[in-house]
Amino acid sequence: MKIHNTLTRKKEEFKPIKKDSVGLYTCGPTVYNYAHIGNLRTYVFEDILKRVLLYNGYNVKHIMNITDVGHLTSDEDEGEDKIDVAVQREQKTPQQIADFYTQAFKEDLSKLNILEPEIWCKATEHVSDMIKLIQKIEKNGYSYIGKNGNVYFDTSNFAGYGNLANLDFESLNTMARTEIDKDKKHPRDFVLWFSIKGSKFKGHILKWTSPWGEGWPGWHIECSAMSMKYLGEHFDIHCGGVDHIPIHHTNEIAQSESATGKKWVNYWLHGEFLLMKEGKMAKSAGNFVTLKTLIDENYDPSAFRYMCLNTHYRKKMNFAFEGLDSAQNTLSTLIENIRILQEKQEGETRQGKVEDYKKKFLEVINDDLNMPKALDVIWKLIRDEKNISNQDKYGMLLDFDKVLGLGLGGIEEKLQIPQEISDLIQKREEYRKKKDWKKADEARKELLDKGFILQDTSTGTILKKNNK
RNA sequence: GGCGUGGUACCCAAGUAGCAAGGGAGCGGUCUGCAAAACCGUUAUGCGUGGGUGCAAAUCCCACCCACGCCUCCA
Repeated sequence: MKIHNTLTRKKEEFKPIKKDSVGLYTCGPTVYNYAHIGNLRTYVFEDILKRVLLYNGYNVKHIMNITDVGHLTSDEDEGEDKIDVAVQREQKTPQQIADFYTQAFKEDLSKLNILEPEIWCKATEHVSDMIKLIQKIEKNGYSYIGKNGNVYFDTSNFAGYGNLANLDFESLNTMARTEIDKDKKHPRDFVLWFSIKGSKFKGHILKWTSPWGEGWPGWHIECSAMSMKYLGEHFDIHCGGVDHIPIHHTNEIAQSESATGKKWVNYWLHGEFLLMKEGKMAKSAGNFVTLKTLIDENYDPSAFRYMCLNTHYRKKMNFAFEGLDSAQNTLSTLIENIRILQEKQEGETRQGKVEDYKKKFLEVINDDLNMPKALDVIWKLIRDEKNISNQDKYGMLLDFDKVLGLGLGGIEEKLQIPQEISDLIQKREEYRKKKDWKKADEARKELLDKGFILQDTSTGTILKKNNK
């Protein structure tokens, strides 16, 4: 399979370090608030990557972190810790905040049919690993301590700093909007360990003792420490959002490789942003949409997933409710087709045709996860009247859904039918037999008022929940 | 100011040189007591604008216009 590597800005053939298994690290959430659908788009992309790897037969060891400390709103030791902000806002302990939003995050993933990582790791439970890593960096001469007591990473000492992002430091920061931390030797240096001693932010609740005094770890160090702990000092794939390329991932590489003295990650994959009409999604712009917002508007979370699949992960995706309506309609049609295929197992399959579709599907998903094309393949398959039996179509669609993750298997049993509703359906059937269309239609109308849609199809009468 | 991405039908969106995917919406039809669903047909001589290269351009080159992102924390 081919994937686009940010390191080289090219599509490359994927070659794992070990023959059949893949180490995958994906940057997880900072758990101080709900995830918005822009965040979730990235997790959907990473899920697709993981599913494609699995579909290709690899064992995937997937690690995702939970950032529950040390993530300041600015890197310059003048911002606020996001967890602390939530603590003030909600009058809870840091632990309660982190637990609550971690739970909410996991529920979102589950609703979007995103596979859970093999290992979840919390920053607060790995501070000692981070300290050990900082000590290695220190020993190798890549750090210094500022007057404020913070431990900084010395970027000028690390050859190739910024290669991931193609950064040009001569022209960088000419329009920097933040004040430069005076304790840094160079503006692009970053904090490995925040010391409480010289910090303007003495109120920080979470703190640990360290060789550099009391304090807390910088944000970037957690991903380096935890990924290496679980995947080794050299592993296959690291993912995140594009925004992480110039700062977070650039710094992670510098820290990790200066600690171990060797190459850290082979492939970097980055998911593009979801944009609203007003631009990037941000609370300050008042366009913060969560999965719950969508569910409250009666959208199926899978419709959002379908929408994500319909745009390639390296393209900016425009989110609008009209687009989500479109995805929701598409998904209904898709599910209806699956239902019909399941009930009408007929038709004949011409030799080799199943293999053709499977080959085509594999080819497009292995071409840098081209899911829009994969959807093209499944629609062509559904509408192929001549070559494939319903049974084979059904089987293939469920197989392809291992990658798409739209939950196409097991779609029926969801609906719970109250007694009153089934009585009404029964009554309508009797009217229909007597050809009393007026009363039958009244019954159908009554069902609609109670939130159920009744449809007479060629395979019998079916009941659906009315979502709109 | 620097760097980068993109502009394809009414909407979303593939396609990076060889006849413009797919989905939604609309319109026409088939089926059905009706409705709905489903299915079939249909909707870009055209790919932001203007030049250029080439047998051939949405695709490569140049210029311009527009939108967005990054250079602050960020998916």
